[in-house]
Amino acid sequence: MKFEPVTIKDIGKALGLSTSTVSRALRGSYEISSETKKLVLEYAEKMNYRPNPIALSLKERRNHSLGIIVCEIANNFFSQAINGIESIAYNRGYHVIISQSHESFERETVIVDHMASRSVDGLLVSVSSGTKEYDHFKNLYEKGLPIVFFDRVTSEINTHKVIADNFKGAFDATEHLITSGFKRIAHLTSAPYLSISIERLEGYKAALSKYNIEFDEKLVQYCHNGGMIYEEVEEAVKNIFKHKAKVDAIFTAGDRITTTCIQTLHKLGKKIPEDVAVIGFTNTNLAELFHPPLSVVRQPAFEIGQVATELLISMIESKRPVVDFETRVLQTELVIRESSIKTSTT
Amino acid sequence: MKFEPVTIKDIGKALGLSTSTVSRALRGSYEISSETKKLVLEYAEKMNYRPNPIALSLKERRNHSLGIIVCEIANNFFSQAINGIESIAYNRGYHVIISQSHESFERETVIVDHMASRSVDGLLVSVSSGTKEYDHFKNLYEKGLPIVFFDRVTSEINTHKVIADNFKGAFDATEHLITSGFKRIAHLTSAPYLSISIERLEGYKAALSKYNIEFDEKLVQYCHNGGMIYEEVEEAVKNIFKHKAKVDAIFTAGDRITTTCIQTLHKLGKKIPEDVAVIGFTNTNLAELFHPPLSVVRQPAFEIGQVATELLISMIESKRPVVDFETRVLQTELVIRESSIKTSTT
DNA sequence: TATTTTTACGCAAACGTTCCCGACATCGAT
DNA sequence: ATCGATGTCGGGAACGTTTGCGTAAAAATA
Repeated sequence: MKFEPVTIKDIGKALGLSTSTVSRALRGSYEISSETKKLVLEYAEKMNYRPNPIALSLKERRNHSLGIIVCEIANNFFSQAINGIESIAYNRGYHVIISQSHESFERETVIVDHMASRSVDGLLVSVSSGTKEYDHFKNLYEKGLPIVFFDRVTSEINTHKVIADNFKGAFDATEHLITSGFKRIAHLTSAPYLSISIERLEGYKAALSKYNIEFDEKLVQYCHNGGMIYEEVEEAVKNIFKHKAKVDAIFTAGDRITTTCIQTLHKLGKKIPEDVAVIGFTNTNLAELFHPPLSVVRQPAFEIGQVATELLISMIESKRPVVDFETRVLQTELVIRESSIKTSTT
Repeated sequence: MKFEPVTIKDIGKALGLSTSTVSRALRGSYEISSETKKLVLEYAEKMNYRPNPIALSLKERRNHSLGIIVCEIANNFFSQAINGIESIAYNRGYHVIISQSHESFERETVIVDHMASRSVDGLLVSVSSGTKEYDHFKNLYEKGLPIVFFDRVTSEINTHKVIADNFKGAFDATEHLITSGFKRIAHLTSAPYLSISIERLEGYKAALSKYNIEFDEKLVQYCHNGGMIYEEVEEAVKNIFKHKAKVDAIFTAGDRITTTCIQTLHKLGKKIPEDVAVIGFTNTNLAELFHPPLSVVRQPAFEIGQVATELLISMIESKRPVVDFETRVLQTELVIRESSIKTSTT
């Protein structure tokens, strides 16, 4: 009991017409008489004919589908970005295919290969934290597969990129901590070679420098799995407190890292902000429900997804090869809540 | 500059062999000499040959891909369930395609059609809150497309289903509120015709009944969009407090509904649990960070995804039509925290 | 009426693959 | 030397669609 949709051939047979005539009638070609067209159209409607997209893909070598590769969807930033992507793709006639790399380089390469061979028309990518080289993207990109990077990007491939202003977001957060009176500010971030980590670290450093606070390498802790694994975050947090200088604030860079850091602090019995203040990059909409309400750097995730998709579709639909690439930088939003406010009693 | 992968035909031409021979050599057919096989295999490896999955789909009418339809991925339950689905699908050789209905019936029908015509081998579905009739599924299902429902299921289609024990989960939560001393317990739930809503409402009623508390229709509020829209939840919460009898606890049924309800309570200035206690279905792992820490009914989302996928793949790979269908019911977990504990001062 | 143009349609190739069937060598057995 | 068996391989159809080209009949023109 196989699933057998009606084909153009079936229609032709039923109506005593050739497949080419039916095909042309369906697309309203001028060289088909109006009676025949009407006949075909009505019969097709009646039989609920749907063109087989697979056959079309085979023939036209395109799909009207976009591949999305992110580390994980259980991440507020990415699920919001995906909604932005869908909102554009959907009414431009594109379908999206989502895959998760789970921060694994191997998995990412498999996914990329799979998507390419399934003829997605283009790729929207935020690279995994395990990715240190980009040949799997480069090969396909050079063969003509359009790719737009967002969030976690790479300078190794010259294409459109869409990111938040990570430098400024980090700068603002750190400056806020400093002007609130915190002195020893640790920085908890993702894998060190990721673009977001580098940019946010620079913003953090710049803010310290502006206020003549010496940068201390040991106050920076990296989560090489992007915060996916609880243990790595817990260890990083513990490392921060091992430091002889008493840390009084933490700036976290990353959705999962921020929330997991707070979980760890709870577990360690650290009071926020009395023992340690926290502000971090996260797009959770539950931050105000936390105890205490969490100060955050919020990224315009939805918009980032939208812009990236528009750029990708423009690449796909461009007749001539695109040579002028841009990197769009969208602004972050600093939301101050209690977790980063110095308590008056101290 | 189109993206042109190497085909079996290219190999044949380069090696002076027919496509059939190359095809057979690649699959290691016994009727090809070992030298030819070696020749072909080595050349294919060198040229990085990858079979074109689209051509295979066209020919074999299958894909090795599973379609997932959920209302939204920015929902802890579903993102966890998807991870469960992927964990099984991935090492059974299936690829997954995720689409969001955004709780819209129209969108759901479009997605279903699209997935079916793209020849997914089967569907994993949690229906949208806007879905009141199931013809779009039924048509395909009767034509032989395997479908497994999870979470939000329907009795109208006789197939495998995987759900949490919603009745018991709701019963336990409600009973817990009662035995903690709460008297007027409201119930905030999703669209009324959804299976999850019905089952959870029954559990709620049963617990009330066990303790001889009269069921009051007006204490039940429905969010017809499943809690996706902030305003509908806010209105529902306000309605609860309009009731003359003073509500002292709320049992919420649904991930988004629970979190949004708490946001609304904050906004309304209601203290939890002093003014109103809260316990709800949600799979967020941030519940303990809330103020106060939130009591929850947690569903085994990951496992539900796994089981549903195993059942679906068994249907797909079954030689004979499957006639024996089962509904797997997995147990929920009650996690008591402060949001549902009566304060001693009261 | 003879010729050209138009109208309306069919044939067949192509996209990449698999697989049924047939073809041809080689070889051992008769 | 002939025969059947065996081992290797190619031809071609099929999956569903589009499209260039060819062509018959009908209409328009001379």
